[in-house]
Amino acid sequence: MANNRTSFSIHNILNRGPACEKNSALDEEYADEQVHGERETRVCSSSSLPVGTAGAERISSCVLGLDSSSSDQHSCEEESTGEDNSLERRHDMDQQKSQSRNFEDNNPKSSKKRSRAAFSHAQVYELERRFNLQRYLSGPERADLAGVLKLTETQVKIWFQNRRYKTKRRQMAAELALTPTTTLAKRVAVKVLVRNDQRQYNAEELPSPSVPPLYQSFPYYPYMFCFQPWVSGNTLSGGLMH
DNA sequence: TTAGTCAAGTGGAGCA
DNA sequence: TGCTCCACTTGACTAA
Repeated sequence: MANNRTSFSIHNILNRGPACEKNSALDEEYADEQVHGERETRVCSSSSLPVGTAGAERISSCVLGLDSSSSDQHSCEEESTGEDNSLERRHDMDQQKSQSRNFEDNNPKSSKKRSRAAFSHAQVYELERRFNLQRYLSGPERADLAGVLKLTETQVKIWFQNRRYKTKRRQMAAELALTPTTTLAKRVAVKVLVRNDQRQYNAEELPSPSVPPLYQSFPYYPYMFCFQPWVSGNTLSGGLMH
């Protein structure tokens, strides 16, 4: 499934360095996302991305400017293999949509619809790369990253917030998947039969032995995980540094 | 049409 | 009081 990755390369966006080093941390993260069925075309495949801080400067030198002319981005992206063309077109469309949405963000009068900015592949890549280095950013670090990525500090802050929560949810889901079902506590509604020494039922209301257990009537309870006492918040918080 | 993803919104808590 | 955090929720968007 991880082999399903498209051949989209950040080098098509960047300055197309020859070497394709592997970012294992990001790879793992993206592989995880692919396992969970996320779109592989919206998030750029990181398997061919350069590692290290030099990548950031190269990104900023080419694509990151959402307010820069789109022709600059095209000049970076158009040197691609044939099999990447459709993906590149999609990426172009993403960029154009992103820019139009950002324009709407800056012109709230133009549309009352809530807009959702779609960050570019390069922006996401750099955010992911930074997230793998550190899960929390200080104020100056956030401002610096926002400047490099041509995003607002709030966008960077919210992205890291959402990213931490996403990671935590995945971790919880993974732990839940590893937990044997026999250990799962089952919440069963129980009818009150006696209250204040008063019988609350009629004899004919009592279930017959042939009645199946209640949980069989509710094979799926989506909010059960909310009541797991065995999931420690500390172990899942990803090393909070409050 | 539906389910999944994601940026942004909301609200409560902690901290200086 | 203002900021940032978490833990969701909302609404736009997309792929199947």
